[in-house]
Amino acid sequence: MSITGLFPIDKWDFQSESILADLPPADLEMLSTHKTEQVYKKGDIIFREGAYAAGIFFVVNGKVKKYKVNKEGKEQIIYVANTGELIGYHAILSDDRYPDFAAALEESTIAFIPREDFLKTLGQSSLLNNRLLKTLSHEFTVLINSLTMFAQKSVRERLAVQLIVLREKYKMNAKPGMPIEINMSRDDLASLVGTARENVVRMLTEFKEENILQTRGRKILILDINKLIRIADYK
Amino acid sequence: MSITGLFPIDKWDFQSESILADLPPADLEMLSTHKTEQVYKKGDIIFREGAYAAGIFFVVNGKVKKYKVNKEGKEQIIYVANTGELIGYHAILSDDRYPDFAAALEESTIAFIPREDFLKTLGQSSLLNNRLLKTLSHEFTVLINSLTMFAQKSVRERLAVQLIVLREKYKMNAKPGMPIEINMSRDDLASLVGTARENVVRMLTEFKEENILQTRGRKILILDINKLIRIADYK
DNA sequence: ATTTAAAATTGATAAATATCACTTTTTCAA
DNA sequence: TTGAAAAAGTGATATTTATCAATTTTAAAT
Repeated sequence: MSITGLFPIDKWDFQSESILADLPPADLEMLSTHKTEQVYKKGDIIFREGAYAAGIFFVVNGKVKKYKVNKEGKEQIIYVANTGELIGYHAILSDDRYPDFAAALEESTIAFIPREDFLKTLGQSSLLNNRLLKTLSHEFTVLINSLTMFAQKSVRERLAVQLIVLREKYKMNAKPGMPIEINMSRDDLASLVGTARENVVRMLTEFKEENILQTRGRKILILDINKLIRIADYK
Repeated sequence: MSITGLFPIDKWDFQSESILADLPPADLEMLSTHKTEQVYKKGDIIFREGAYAAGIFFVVNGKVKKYKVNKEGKEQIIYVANTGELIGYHAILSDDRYPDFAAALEESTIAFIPREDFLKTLGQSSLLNNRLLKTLSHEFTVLINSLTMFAQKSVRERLAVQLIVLREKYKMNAKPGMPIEINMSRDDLASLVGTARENVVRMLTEFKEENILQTRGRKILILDINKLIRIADYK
């Protein structure tokens, strides 16, 4: 794998590095002091861009889209957070305003940790500090890959990349031994890829004709991941 | 200014938050223990993507492009670092491989700080720790704005944005009272905007016809920054 | 100042992507 | 189970962007 090649495959199936996993019980306890849990229905907004960042959120179960909205109301999905991931911490660490929107992609259980508890724990745990530095640096790497993808790859290639990434995320939803189905609206998929819904639909039809995937209602089942990888990887 | 509006102007003229400024003398001294300085000529490569991250770099004077290179050899500039900025620290904090290339855009003086000194100082300075957390979070915000720009804005709009940003960076080069000239090859400008050189040239011609800017050789002088802001801001 | 190689520019054309108007399918609540 | 409403899909066309093949201009070295 060429060092200069855009996106070696291991950079696609990025999962946010685990920030809280295996943190000492004392740290976790301090974080949890005022923790509350809430169930968000599909489409419910968790936080809004520009809102005061009252705290951070932990995805106990479900999937969350992080996105920006432009002047015309068009969404751009930046990232899909999965079960086990922490969101909203950038705001607390920089200017106390969320830099984007977050909304549930499916019914999700989300825990809320007030900013004070997060900051207090951060002040006492050098491990949490190091985890955050590492995660943020890793996110940077992932984001510049994404950026380059948007700047240089075609819609077809970007769709291939996102399908590969989404398949990884939906693995968790699939019962063991059962096929992995991606369940996402064409609008959200288009927003993730950065194109219009119609284009996504047309390319999915192409992929179907090439026996790369099949659909069941709005659900997508990848049949030939290697073909998809080749499309994503090459011009 | 709408909260949901893409890129309020203060997010464009982003300068990396100062990481080292006003750090206690003891910290700066520890960082400088094995510091070395080197002059890079225009085009010289400072580090390569994938290379072992032996340390971090401080731009004492000059301008540095950070970029990715795809399989076909096409460059994508991610960011232009200016005098006073630190680069290469993401690698040290995550996986010890530089995530992109860095090369001098003009003759530049660059200081090198070995990774051990950086890590040692980081271990002893909670201020440096906090600065890094804040900077990384801020970079995240800037990058998701960039990402959304690439995904949703036209070449014309992106060029307008980049000219505004570059003008800020070249302010430093201009003698007080003298006009601010952007001095960048059309290829680099195209790579920054994410398009072909020919398109950049054509759009610059348009901007000239609209009295937004003028050129002197390859140098660009912005005449009407407000028009540029309007183009960058609206569809 | 002159040469010359590199960079910039221009025009024509091809390819990719967006948009619009419409039909069909799916989902979900009554 | 069925009937809207929402979402998905399709085809035609417009617009944007990329590519190719030149020519002209600029900058650097002699």
